[in-house]
Amino acid sequence: MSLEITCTRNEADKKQISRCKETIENSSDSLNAISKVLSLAGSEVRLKILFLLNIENELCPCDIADILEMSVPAVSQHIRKMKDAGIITSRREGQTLYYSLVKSEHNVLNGIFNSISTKKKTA
Amino acid sequence: MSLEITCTRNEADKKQISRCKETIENSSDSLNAISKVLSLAGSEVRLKILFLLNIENELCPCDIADILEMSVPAVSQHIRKMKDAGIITSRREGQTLYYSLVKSEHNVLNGIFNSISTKKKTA
DNA sequence: CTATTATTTAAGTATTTGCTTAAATAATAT
DNA sequence: ATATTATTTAAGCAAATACTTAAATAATAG
Repeated sequence: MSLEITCTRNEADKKQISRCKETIENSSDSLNAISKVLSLAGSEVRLKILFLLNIENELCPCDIADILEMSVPAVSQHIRKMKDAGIITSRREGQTLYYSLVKSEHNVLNGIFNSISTKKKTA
Repeated sequence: MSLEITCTRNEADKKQISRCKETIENSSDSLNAISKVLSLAGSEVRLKILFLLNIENELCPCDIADILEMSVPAVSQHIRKMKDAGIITSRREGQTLYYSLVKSEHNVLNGIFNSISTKKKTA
């Protein structure tokens, strides 16, 4: 952990560096929270789950496993991470648990869903 | 890899499952590309770098290391990943390499930057 | 109660990730 | 040429991740 001065070039703009440090500091909570959400959505499997929940409103782990052609425990473990992070929630109906997105206006996920494009059918 | 039928409940909606599979298939390229960008932005360090580049236009690895108080090689390795993915680019000026964002209208990063909020100074 | 179904949890493991330190490039200055 | 500076690259390693299979919960049905 060497925190000596690393950059000693003449062009180094001390004011810019202080300003940037302050900017990062001021947005620190937001950066931390958003990076957590992005790291969840940054898994292709989880992005697919979130994308599906956005379209279908709610789905059970069992259906998701069928759709994504993967094992139920694998799906369940992805779901748990997203539930722990508070971006999805569940509703029980008998033995079945239905998961859905926790909606929020200022949610970074909304922008992500908007940028997912559908390929036109080529057949 | 057991791909037998996992969900046998009565309520299972076969049509919904087929429709979802098709949706995923149609957006497959987009989901893959976006999850790659999100997995890069999903690291707090890299999100900070991207956030800084968005504000400052361009920065060198050395400055970034100073701002984020981490080693130059660590920063350089994060930068390489983002450069390999095509979300940042570089310009050389003497010994110094300046990195900047590769801008694009339909970029998922734009939405992310907009959702990063600045905390008001409390002092 | 026992059996079945939906789901979660736990344990094990292979892969990936993110740093570290040291060495290699690249550009400039002397 | 040698020295200095900016940066990258490589090797090593600890921690995190994402599956697997098996076992544990939870709810319903008989």
